[in-house]
This record gives sequence, C-alpha cells and structure tokens, in this order.
Amino acid sequence: MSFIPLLPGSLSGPPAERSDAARNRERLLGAARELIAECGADALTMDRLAERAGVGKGTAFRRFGSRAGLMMTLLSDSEAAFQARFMFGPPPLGPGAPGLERLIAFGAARIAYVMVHGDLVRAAESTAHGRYEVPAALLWQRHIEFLLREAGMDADPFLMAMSLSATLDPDRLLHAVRVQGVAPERLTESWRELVTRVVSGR
Amino acid sequence: MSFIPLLPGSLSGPPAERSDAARNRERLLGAARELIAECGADALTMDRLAERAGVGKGTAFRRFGSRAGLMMTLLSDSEAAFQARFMFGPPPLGPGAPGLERLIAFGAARIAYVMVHGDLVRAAESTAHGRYEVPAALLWQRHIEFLLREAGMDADPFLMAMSLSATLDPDRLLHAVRVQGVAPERLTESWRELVTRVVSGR
DNA sequence: ATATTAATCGGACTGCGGTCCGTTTAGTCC
DNA sequence: GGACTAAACGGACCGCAGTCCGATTAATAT
Repeated sequence: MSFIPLLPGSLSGPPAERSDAARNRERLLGAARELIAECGADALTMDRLAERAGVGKGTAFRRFGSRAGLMMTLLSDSEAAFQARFMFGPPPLGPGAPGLERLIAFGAARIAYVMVHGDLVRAAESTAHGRYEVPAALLWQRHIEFLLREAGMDADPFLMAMSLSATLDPDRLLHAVRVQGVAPERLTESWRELVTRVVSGR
Repeated sequence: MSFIPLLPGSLSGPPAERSDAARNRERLLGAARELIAECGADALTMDRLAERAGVGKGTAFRRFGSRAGLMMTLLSDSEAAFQARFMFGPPPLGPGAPGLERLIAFGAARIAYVMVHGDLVRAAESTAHGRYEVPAALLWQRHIEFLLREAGMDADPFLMAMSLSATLDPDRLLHAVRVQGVAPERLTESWRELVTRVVSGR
C-alpha cells in the first residue's frame, strides 16, 4: 500500500522545481536587483546578469524566458498589490464608487505607479512579439472597459478602453514627464478631463 | 579673376553629394524596395540590404543613419502627400471646415494611411532613442492640438492632443486590426465618437 | 596630367537578445 | 549505496543594429 504523495505533483501545479533551479532563480533575482540599484534597469543586460549571478546565460533565459519576463517577475509583487487595490480595495479606486470616479482614480493611480516603477514597466513591456499581450496590460484595459460600461458609456466601450489605455501607455507618460517636462499632476488632471468628457459626452 | 561657383556650395544647402554617394543611394533605395516587395518590411535587414545593393554595410548606415531612417526615406513621398492633404487640401481634411469636422477627417485619413503603409510606418518609428521625436509624429500632434483649439477645446489642448495621438499610434491600430480582428471602419467610427465627446465635452 | 584633400567606402568589430545542444546533476526507485 | 532518468546547466553560437578606421576615390586646384 502506498500513500498518495502530498506535496509535489498531483495537486495540479507546475511539477515542482528542482532545488538547484530554485537556488539559481533566487541568485538571478538578487543579482538583477543589485544591478538595477547600481546602474538602472536600462543598463541591465542578460550577459551581465548571468555573470553577476555566477550562472550560465542559458540558465537566465530558461528561468525567465526573456529580459521582459525577468522584468515582469521583478514587478510582480508591486503589480499584484496595485491590482488588488483597484479590484478589491476601498473606493474610489475599488468598488463602491460611481464608474466615472473610479475611472478618474484609476488613471491617477496608474500614472503614479508609472512614475515610480517607470523603467521597469517599460522594460517589461518591450517584448518583441506583442507589447499588448502582456497580461497586466490586458487586465487594465478590460477594467477600463468595465468601468466605462458602469458609467453608462454606450459607444463601443472596447475601443474606447483601448484609446484610454493608449493615453496611459508608460512610454508616453515617461516621455512627457522626463523629456517634455510635463508635471505628473498635469497628466492626472488631463486624464480627469478626458474621461469626464468621454463618459458624459456628446 | 574667378567667378563665384554656381552650383555646389554657397547656396546654403547640403554641400552637394558626391557622384558615387548619389549612385549608391539610388542602388540602396532600389534594393530596399525590391526586398520589401519580396519579403515584407519586417524581413529587411541592413546586412541583406547592403548585400543586395552590392555595397558595404557602413555605406548603408552612412546614407540613412539607421534602419528607421531608411524606412522614413522610403515613406517620405507618400508622407509629404498626406501632409499636404491635411494642411493645404480641400475640406473637410484641409482648411475651410470647422475644427471638429477636420479632426474627424484627420483621424479617418490617418487610420486609412496606416492601413496601407502599416509595416513601413511601424519600422520607421521603431528607433531606439525617441519614438516620439519622429518629425512627422510631432507635426501630427501639433496639428491635432491646433484643431482642438480651433474647435473651442480649452482644457490643456497640448496633453489632449497627446492622448488623441496615442489613440492613432500605428502599432496599436495595426494590432487591433491584425491581431484582434477589429474592422478599420470601426476604428474610424470610434475615433469620431471620441473626438466628438472630447471637443463638445462635459 | 599631377598633386591635394576631403568625403566616401567596405567589412571587421562590438554588444545585444535569444537559441542550441552536449554535459552534469538532483531526485527516485531498487 | 548504485543505477536510472528527466531536468537543469552553461557557454558556444546566431542574427541583428550600429560603429570604426584604414584604404579608396571623386572633385578641385595647380
């Protein structure tokens, strides 16, 4: 008679990670955080990362798939927290407030988020095939679409959500602030104007 | 006594191009058009281009600066024509119609333009430093800003123009059509809704 | 024609993201 | 402990955009 193994396998997760793989992942994440703290996210190359972590280059790619995948992993904590805030948190960001107010709050929060995690977000989205397939971006867009419907917008909420997402594109936001010298509060205010007009439009 | 040379120099242009340089530029442009016709713009690499043109790689870069520069050169004719249409052409695209109608027409024309020259436009904008510094994109954004003012928009026309430009971003438009299967007419209609609400807003 | 000079030429070179594949090793079963 | 296997390892390798610099050549002055 044999007992059913409790931990690895069977409980429908990834079939457990080998110890050396786990160790190397931690090494790589640590090295990545070090390098970013020292030289910024833009200067992080996969070669340097592997060298710093004392690991082969192939290992770095097998763990994270790509440079963008690594960046997403580094962001995942703060990103999950952000998602939790607008999906389950207190109003006006979370449920409980009218759609328009939630939209305004969402844009403001996203702008603030991008101002903090800018380079990381940009690096995470700069994947060759499909900048718009990034799960987080899709979720945000669907959230905007939902809020638009909630606020009574009837004209093609799907494409309207796409347009509004484009406005919140990290690349554009960072360019406006860092190159054109636009104050973040001005971005927030403009977003408020935009969604107000779109929702209560015509 | 010596006459002032008529052609090269003096008349404040680029100091004339050497004959071999001109010949190589034509060769490169021809080869580029061939390769794009055969395999599409995405498959055009600077190595293949130089090889096909029977020219060194360095020459290709000196002539056009970068891959994006080459693409811009290839587009310059149709782009100039497009600019002429909305700056000097007949209404509603050109001057003579109310601001809002010109805005609507502009978006429609730009969407149509991107549907035709899609890959080339995308390749021309995918320059490492500054996707938003591309002269044509700047001109479009300023044109939108001007039309917004014309239509009586008072709330931060600069940033509103930026948002609307983001909606017309070639990358996003092509993704919507080619990956998500959105019909171009639907994009045009959504643009009409968007600018109408933004202009006559609140 | 010859000399001068400055622009052009071409291909070797760099750094990058990403892939491949022969080798090593962790976990398991006896 | 020893044999087995599937996974992980690592670094050589690829294609790419872009740079560099010694060799070449077109235009000009003599």
